[in-house]
Amino acid sequence: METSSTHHIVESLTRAIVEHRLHPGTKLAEQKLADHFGVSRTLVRQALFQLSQNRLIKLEPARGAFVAAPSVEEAKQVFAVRRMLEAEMARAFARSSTPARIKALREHVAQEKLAVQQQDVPSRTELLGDFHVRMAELMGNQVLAELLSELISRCALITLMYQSTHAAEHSNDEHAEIVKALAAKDEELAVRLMNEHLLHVEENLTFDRKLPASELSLALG
Amino acid sequence: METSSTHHIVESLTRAIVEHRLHPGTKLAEQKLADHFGVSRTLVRQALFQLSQNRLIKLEPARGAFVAAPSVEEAKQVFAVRRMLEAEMARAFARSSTPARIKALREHVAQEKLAVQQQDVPSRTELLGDFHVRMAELMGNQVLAELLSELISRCALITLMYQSTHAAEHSNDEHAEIVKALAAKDEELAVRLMNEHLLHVEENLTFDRKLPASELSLALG
DNA sequence: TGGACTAAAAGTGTATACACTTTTTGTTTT
DNA sequence: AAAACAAAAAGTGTATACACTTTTAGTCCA
Repeated sequence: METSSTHHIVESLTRAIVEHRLHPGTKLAEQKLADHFGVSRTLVRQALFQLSQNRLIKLEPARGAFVAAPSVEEAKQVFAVRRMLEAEMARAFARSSTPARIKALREHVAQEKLAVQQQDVPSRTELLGDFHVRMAELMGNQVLAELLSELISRCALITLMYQSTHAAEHSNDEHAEIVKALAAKDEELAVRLMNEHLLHVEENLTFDRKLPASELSLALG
Repeated sequence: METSSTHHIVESLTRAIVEHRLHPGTKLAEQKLADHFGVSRTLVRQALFQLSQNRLIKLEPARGAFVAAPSVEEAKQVFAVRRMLEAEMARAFARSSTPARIKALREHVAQEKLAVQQQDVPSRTELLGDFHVRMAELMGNQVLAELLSELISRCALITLMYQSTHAAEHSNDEHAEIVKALAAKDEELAVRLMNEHLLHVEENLTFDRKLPASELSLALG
């Protein structure tokens, strides 16, 4: 089971949604997707189902698939969960931090900085999110890493919709500060900075902007 | 999309796996399941795919679906995540606890006690797990509740495999202690008790017992 | 007896067919 | 011109067909 064709469709649609080429509310018709990817509806349906589990699209009975538009309320709950998880993750990381791990994080933050400076929006967003996943991976907890990855992509829709260049710079700076605290093994500071960081990110998405539905063929190229 | 037939299959198989009528490693052949539920393979495949996302079964390419056998390592990672989440949840709950919420938890713990006393293993396991989900729900965070529910069922395979009556009693007692701390709004105590509770549960699953594969038709009745 | 090879059986992966539902479009009526 | 209705078109939900892979069973040979 789980052929690579469906995986390819999932990846392609995920990118399109997260990079905002497909706007919330856009209808994803099975046959159109099937034609575009050159497969049957069967594989498209598998992919759509998987995307619905990731909360990137919403399936409505007999009506089809639509790009998800998570509510502000839902986003707040996701951020509350992230704060719970990541505050503790920061604490555990500070306790068990090694030079190698700190080095890995520093390099990641440097990459972020480059993407921010070059205004490379897709890379920037991916890297800013991956900072958190990277921390989990470095601690050797794959379950945590996968969970965070899911939570982050789940709100990519919202954060991306609202994230300005300025906010991105801010996030990058805060990541650097967090790494400093981790390197100094200052547990309490790391926890506090992580909490504040996530609150700042969350603050950037309290207003409600509306976007028109997008054209499938244009979005997928 | 997402018909109720597939949902029924998912529920039925989930119960069978979590209640240990279907042992880890058992092959779940699509046509046999289709015959049993009186539907086509199409719906069975949807259900199997969903179960694989919940980590209750494992899909192997061209070989089919098998009841999952999570490793001890994976279980430890899941418990680490649960401790992170639930310690903070306990703290937040203690801060915002109201008489109504405490009452709801007390009633839940009483139900647990009954199931433990009557040695009703399926109910007991479900209720002991639901205590944690209930806390999340009472705090109004649906995202957290769903996430915890997923994490808990994900390890139900393991905990159930190893959970003795004595361990169940112990869990029930600890739940009662946690509720006391929450009622007293003793944040630090609640956090500490929750942490210790999860460590105790985790301690019960470090050894490796092997079970034979089970017969599909017998297990589903 | 036991191991290697082979043919048959069983099973999975994908495409297609068709029934049924929703949406669209065109017509009629007020 | 707008609302209501009807027919057609498009789309989803499920079953089935068929190619290809894995497993099983049987046969032959050492």
